[in-house]
Amino acid sequence: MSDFEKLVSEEKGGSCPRSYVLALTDTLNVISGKWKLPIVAALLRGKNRFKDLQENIDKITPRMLSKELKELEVNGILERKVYNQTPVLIEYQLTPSGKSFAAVIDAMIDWGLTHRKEVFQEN
Amino acid sequence: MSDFEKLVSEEKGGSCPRSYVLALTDTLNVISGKWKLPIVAALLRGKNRFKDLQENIDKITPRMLSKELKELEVNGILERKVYNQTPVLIEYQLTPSGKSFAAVIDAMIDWGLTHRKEVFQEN
DNA sequence: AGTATTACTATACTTTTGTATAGTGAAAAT
DNA sequence: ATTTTCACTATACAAAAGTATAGTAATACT
Repeated sequence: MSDFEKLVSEEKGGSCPRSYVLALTDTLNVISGKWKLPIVAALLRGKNRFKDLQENIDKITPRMLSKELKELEVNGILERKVYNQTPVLIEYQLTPSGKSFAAVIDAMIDWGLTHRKEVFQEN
Repeated sequence: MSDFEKLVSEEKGGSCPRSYVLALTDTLNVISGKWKLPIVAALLRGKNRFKDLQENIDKITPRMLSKELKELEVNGILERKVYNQTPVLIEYQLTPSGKSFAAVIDAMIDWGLTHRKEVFQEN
């Protein structure tokens, strides 16, 4: 149980259903950290190989790319596919869930655009 | 074509909807860190005073609460209102933007719920 | 035989983020 | 007069996250 989960589940009145807390935690696992969103974005652009991703995501080190890909795989956002050709080909592909994450990013962009408009109108 | 599709269709070094990147960054500023979402959630539940927030957000220290409230204020998510009564009353209130952030949280929960369903169907 | 490419891993380090603990000042309550 | 409450701030520290740099193993290329 993560800290965030504990926090919200201990709210007074228990008005927040546990399933919502889990859902929110899952979403935060795709967002949190410096590199996960850029990686998901690159995968949506059809960059599927390690080298490809490394070249397309500015300044990412192989250590971080490897680490984040593993986490995204564990969380069911992508699949690592090994094609036993010579030379061996490894591809990272978004799962259906991974692809549908674009909807969350859309909501984020929409809010951000409206927010900026409101902030600049006020001043 | 969704906002995010436009965002990610950008090639490295090519033209890019800069406003989308800013919008996404603004949104991440409300999400990132351990305490911001719990604080926004508590404010949405009508907890407006420092003490109130501290009691309703499990294990938060006054240092973190103060720090995060300041950041959320700077980012236009909430307003700090000082009522010059005796004793002085200080209230933190979500701005219209802050309130509308609930839409992003909804999108996050929606994705998370669907994601969980898909992950458990697969296994 | 020697170099290049792909897909990483290992180790050490720095930076950022969060925690623990104590203290402040103003006013109100006892 | 002393304690309590509110709304914080200060300092030191620990943990987490991210960076820098080098190295590995398998194969392919020349």
